[in-house]
Amino acid sequence: MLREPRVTAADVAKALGVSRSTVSRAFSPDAYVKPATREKILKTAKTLGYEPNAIAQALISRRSNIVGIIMGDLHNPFHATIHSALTERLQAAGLIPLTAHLGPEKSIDDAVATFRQYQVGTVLLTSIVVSPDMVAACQESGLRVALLNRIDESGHAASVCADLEQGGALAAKHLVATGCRRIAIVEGLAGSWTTKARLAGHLRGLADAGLTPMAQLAGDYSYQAGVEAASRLLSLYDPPDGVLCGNDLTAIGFLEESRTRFGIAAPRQISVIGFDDIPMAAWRSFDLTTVRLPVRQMVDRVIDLLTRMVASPEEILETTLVPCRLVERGTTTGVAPHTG
Amino acid sequence: MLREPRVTAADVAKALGVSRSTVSRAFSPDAYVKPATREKILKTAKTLGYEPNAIAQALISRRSNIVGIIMGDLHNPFHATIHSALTERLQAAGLIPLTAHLGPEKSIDDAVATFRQYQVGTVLLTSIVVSPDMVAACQESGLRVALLNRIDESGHAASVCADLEQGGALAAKHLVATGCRRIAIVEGLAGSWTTKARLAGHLRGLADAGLTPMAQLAGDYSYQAGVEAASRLLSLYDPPDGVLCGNDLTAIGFLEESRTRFGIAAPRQISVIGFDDIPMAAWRSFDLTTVRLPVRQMVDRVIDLLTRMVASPEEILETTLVPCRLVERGTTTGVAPHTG
DNA sequence: CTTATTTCTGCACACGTGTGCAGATTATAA
DNA sequence: TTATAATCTGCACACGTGTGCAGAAATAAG
Repeated sequence: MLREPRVTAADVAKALGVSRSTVSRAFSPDAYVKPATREKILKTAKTLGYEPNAIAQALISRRSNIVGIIMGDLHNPFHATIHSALTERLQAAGLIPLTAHLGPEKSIDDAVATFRQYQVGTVLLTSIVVSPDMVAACQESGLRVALLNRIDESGHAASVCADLEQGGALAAKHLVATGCRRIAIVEGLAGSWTTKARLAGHLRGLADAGLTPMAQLAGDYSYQAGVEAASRLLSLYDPPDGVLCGNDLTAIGFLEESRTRFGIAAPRQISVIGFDDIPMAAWRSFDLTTVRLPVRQMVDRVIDLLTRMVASPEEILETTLVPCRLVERGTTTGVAPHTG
Repeated sequence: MLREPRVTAADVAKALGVSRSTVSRAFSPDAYVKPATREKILKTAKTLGYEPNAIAQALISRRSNIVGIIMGDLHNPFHATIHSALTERLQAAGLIPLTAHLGPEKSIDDAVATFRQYQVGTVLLTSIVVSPDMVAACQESGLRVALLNRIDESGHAASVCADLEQGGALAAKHLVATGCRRIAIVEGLAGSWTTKARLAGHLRGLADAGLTPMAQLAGDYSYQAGVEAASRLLSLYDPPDGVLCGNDLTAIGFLEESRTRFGIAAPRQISVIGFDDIPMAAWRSFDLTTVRLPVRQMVDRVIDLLTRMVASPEEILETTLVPCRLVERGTTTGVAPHTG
């Protein structure tokens, strides 16, 4: 309640009869301070409730531990999961997230401006379609850029991704292995890297079995896209016997429409595979076979990356791919029994 | 790419032959500066790409436009919606969100320490169970506390909430109006204000019709809680004809279990109402009647509140309630026709 | 003991801004 | 024109920290 004045390094110094610089040095691990002195200082600091003022540190050192996070909307549950895991573990690593949402109105320049004002040096882009312009806009302002589950096709930014191409192939091969031959693809949002990678994987998986998709529909990763895809595909004279969806939301939309409007149920009459493994995929009504992205690992990796980027003065340009795995549930006729 | 040195107020001053103080004053709306001079300064600033350094401002003025956000997990889609809307509109209001997640390990003290280090003066608690201790912990560190969709029962914090009690009553009355008489309640997480308020509303709604619940089950707002509730309630010799659920996730779990394990479908054999109106409630398989929380208004209100709290030196202690409304879908036998 | 070397500490400046104070300028009144 | 008030601007200090530099203290070598 009472807003006591902040305890500063000077207070600690006075209490011990040392200089303020020594106190400051006691808090930077690789500075010359007599071990005994450092210990004494840290102890007194704790007693007095002193902690270095991060704002002053940022001002003098011209950088901060704040990491900018640029993201789109969280309505896709998968993005919510990522965001949740990310900010949680970010804190544990001593980094602080400053989140900027990119809405229809909000351009990236506003976010970049805010970041610069707060001495943010490193920025993470996720849950949005990343254009080369965005990366360029950030970098022109001196921000270091990292991407999560995205790749900058111009190769100017470091990133950590799930191996969506591999995951896509996994899904396609599974459909083929369970006997599907007329396979349709319902794509994600056009133009995004995630869409291209998943699609490439789907196509490769089919090609490996000598197949080509009987249809490729554009989508946008939404529930509605799945509904519309089902509406079109199942009205065909010769409908597909298997569908590869861009993500789980779309797959669920597809399942719903096929069941309620066409009376077609998975997996007896059609097989459906999603992507992401959102919590709803496991709900009884859907029991959706899908490709699980290794969220935990991705987040760990990207935090490691960010930590290094914040600390090191050099540019880091590396891409880490983490493999996906198939989660077999009830919308495909699995050969193997349903384990766990 | 090139990390050009920051443009400072001194640069702008030199370019125009005025003093740095004048430049500073040009950027604070109610300071004495000749209008013509101010205009000239702002124009030159824009040309040179100058913007005040927020870090230096925070250091000197001992406060920042950063608002601390303390939240729990985002796995409940409703929380994701809130978070999304919140941070998006926060930016538009010139406030910057610094998010701290409270995990099982992470105590509130860590978050508070981080906030203090970054001169955060105001903190918003949401999506977590708020205990009086938490509010106290924040306030002892000199943080101002606001709550979103929560109420501090000790009355020490301002808050903006949906009127959950009214919403709960709305739901109960609707069930009664559609003919239900044996009504069960599946509660949310014990101990939280939201649970108490919803429950109070449910009970009042029933009491107004001279009814009492035939059962009250503890829950935790999860899908699984709904599954378990159905499993117990529908095994009874005389099962309920209507169920009031703590939220949509639980309601959906209830629907799933009743349909798949008991072959009982809503609304023919049982009526079910949720709470929150998450996107999944509108999915075909569920088509869930629910109580919609006015997210947009709540967020607008809380941002207005935060803006005032950041600006004003005085303590603000006000509680704003925003009414909920019923969204009638297919899990209750509405009297009125289903109007889109 | 003297000298060279290492380890430690304090001084003083820097980071980029807000703002009280007093002097300078302009407008208004006499 | 002069006196008074109102408006504007510059100086200088403050915010709390990191760090180069040089001197002090401790240690090692001769």
